[in-house]
Amino acid sequence: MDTITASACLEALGQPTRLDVFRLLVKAGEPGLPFGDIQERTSVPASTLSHHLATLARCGLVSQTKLGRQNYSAAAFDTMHGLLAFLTAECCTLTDHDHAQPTESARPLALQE
Amino acid sequence: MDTITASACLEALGQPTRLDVFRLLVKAGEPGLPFGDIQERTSVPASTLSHHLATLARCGLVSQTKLGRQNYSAAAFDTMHGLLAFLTAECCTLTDHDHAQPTESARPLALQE
DNA sequence: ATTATATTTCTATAATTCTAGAAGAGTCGT
DNA sequence: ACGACTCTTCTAGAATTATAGAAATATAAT
Repeated sequence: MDTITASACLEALGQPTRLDVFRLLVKAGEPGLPFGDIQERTSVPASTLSHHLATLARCGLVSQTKLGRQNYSAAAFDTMHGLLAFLTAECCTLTDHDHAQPTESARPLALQE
Repeated sequence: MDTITASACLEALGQPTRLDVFRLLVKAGEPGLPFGDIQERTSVPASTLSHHLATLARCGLVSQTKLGRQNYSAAAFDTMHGLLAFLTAECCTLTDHDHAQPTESARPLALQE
């Protein structure tokens, strides 16, 4: 995942309503939830919710599939995994904290480019 | 990490300039970089940069330490790890009791920049 | 004490985002 | 075809955020 996409994903999730919606979709799993269900559970007005879902879809965190007159939104786990990989690689230097056992050759800090 | 903090962290990182600054601080490691160095490397005007650093500090992603007349900013790795833990737990599992590792499948993690 | 250095706060403007009612578009049942 | 249903787009106002010059604060050096 490139920096621009990662930034867009973070921005998308950095909005409380969208984070809530995304977590709801994560819980729901496949095949996602139709718009009406999401609206019912979040009590967000339709037009507002539609915009938030579009934002989540635009950065690839949510996939949308029309089925009849319903539009199912589902969490895109591959994008989410990509985002986590980006954050782990780019924003999480290996420190001897709880995880990431450093190998013998792992350089500790101060990676200059 | 609670949802409100996570949301604030995501919002903070969801701004391109701040993401750049944070990545710079991650690379720099301890004890961080003084304000002037960050400004020099990012070419962001002082007042603008100061606000962005304050935003990163407010949500706990950056710690700031005054040393003489310099103010060192450093990436707070514990907060970043907390954020990753939150995302993994809340936004990355298919079901509540599923602990599948994302990197296990045949998923190519595009890390090229 | 004065001056230089480092950074923040003040202030203001531009730009973007959030919100939501109203209207529109596509779909299904009858 | 018609009406009921599901959702999106239009539109616009409110709120927030980003930007940056200027002034202010704080520390260090001379």
